[in-house]
Amino acid sequence: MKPKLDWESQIREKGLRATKAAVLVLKTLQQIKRPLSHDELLERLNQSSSIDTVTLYRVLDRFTQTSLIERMLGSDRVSRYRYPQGDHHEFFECDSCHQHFQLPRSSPLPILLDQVSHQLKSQASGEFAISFNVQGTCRSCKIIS
Amino acid sequence: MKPKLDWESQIREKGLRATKAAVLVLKTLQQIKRPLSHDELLERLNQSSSIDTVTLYRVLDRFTQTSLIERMLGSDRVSRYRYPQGDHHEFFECDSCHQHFQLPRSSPLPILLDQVSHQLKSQASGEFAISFNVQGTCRSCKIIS
DNA sequence: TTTTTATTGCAAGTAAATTGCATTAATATT
DNA sequence: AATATTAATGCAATTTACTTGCAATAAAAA
Repeated sequence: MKPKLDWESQIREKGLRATKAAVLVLKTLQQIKRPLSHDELLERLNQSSSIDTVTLYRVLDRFTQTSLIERMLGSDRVSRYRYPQGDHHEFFECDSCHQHFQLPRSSPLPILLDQVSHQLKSQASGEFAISFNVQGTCRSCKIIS
Repeated sequence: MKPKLDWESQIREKGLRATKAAVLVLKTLQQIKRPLSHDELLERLNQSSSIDTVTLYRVLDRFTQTSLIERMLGSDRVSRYRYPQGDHHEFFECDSCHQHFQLPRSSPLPILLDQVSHQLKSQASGEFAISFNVQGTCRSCKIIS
């Protein structure tokens, strides 16, 4: 069992520089289970530190390129990022507010999706990635409408 | 068995007006199995007729709102539209050129995905939609790189 | 410390899609 | 068939998420 690396080392392991911005982004994303958009992240970061919009875009880009974080595109054409915590997870996107929610691993959906994912990978030829989009209306949006 | 309606009637059935642009868009999409982006569609349309960019955006919007056509967002943040022909289909998106290809219904993926889709809908509570994204590199892009 | 080179921050630029509004043309009404 | 109603068009202008160029800065290597 490899001991879990601190943020700086995780970044450097990917051949990147452990700058103030980079460390802060990783630290923040690790604390949150829900995928955050560039803007949500920026707002959160600028409460303590001050980091440029473009810099954030570039940090997120480098992190996704090196698979330090995961990117998911919402149906609002906005990218959201999350630090992959532990096991494979599926998300639910609200059609109205476009927030992404982690589906509890115990619910039927992730379990089934997991199974398929495995089956597919063994049966199909060639390299490819499969992801699942589950969409609907979240509780708070349902109340409003 | 309802007889298949002509384009004009299909449009009017949804409470929309069967304008020149609307008919042309529907006619074109029905001929093509591959989802087309706004730009691809515009180019194709402007070979014969001449239709405004904004008008096309609005026609596509109305058609998706009324479920006359289906919208899918590529990882390039570009929407693509298709007329749903017959049975449920899954698509493959090329990471490089972002073209969408219909996965043959006989291949293992659509069959499995279909099964899951059914299982999920019966097991889960609430209303939601599930779609699958299969990504990879298409043949022609693989050759180039 | 000094050198090298990735990263930053600002301004400016893209590209897909949207909005406002006066005009036009489908459809409904008479 | 003529008129009234209202959805749809087309042009210009705007929005928005994201990208690029480039000089300045700060990590990491020497």
